[in-house]
Amino acid sequence: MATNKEVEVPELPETEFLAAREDVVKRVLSQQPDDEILYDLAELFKVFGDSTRIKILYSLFENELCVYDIARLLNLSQSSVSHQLRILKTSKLVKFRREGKSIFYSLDDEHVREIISMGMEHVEE
Amino acid sequence: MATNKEVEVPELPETEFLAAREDVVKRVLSQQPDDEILYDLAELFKVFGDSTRIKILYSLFENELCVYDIARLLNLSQSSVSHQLRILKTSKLVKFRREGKSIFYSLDDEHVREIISMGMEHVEE
DNA sequence: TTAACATATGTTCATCTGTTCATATGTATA
DNA sequence: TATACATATGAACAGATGAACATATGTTAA
Repeated sequence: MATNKEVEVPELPETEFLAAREDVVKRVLSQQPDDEILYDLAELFKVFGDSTRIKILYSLFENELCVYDIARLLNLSQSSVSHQLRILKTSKLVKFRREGKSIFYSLDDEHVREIISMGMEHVEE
Repeated sequence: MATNKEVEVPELPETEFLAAREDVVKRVLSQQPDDEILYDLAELFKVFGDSTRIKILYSLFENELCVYDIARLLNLSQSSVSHQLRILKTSKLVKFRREGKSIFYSLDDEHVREIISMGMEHVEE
């Protein structure tokens, strides 16, 4: 779906650069994914960039939970949890199933665990 | 450095939960890293959560570049690039070396590439 | 159908964030 | 040392964001 632009690389005159040689300029420009993709990527990380959402994702690391229990476990308001779950849902980071009055959320994707784990490694130094 | 809290898990009465069984509650609480770690983790992802910074990081994926050339390549102002590089520097995502009047930035860490690549996989579906 | 419960949504508000513009700092060269 | 150049920093402002509160929606059971 996402395609890097491999064909039409804008030809900036090399002389305008300070140090970068022509091959480097070309490489960077051709490797750079489309702006739209980069925007989406930033949007994705933005979702991970809130400690409430991180806590929610972590609580779902190895089990599904309903909204009420997430709120209870993490000492958050129901409203706040629900709002954040909506964002996580929109980003396809969590999925859900209904069971009676409750709705159980779980991680949608193995990527979620991988991304968080990778971040953890960096944070833990 | 970062340690999960394995010892003192607050004992919430199970009856207050809706659906989660006691073992699940205990597991979640014992797995959840310290708040401080989770906060740092969110802070890290927040840094990735801006398309300007993502673009800058991508431009440094396979080569070092000086500030002026980054700005030129990405069509950004020098000031903006410099401000963002400072944030990336603070988060230990980029390192730099001086060469005459120019300062060359590069990715600090293999984690950076891995985190971005992982995010890309999710975005690309 | 009504009441109670679980979750979702809309709105408001204080706070945070990124950009721009102006200026400062640091470096090399004439 | 004076000047130009490369980068960094400070201040101000507009736009984004998360929390809280009130309320709506959807589900079950009486």
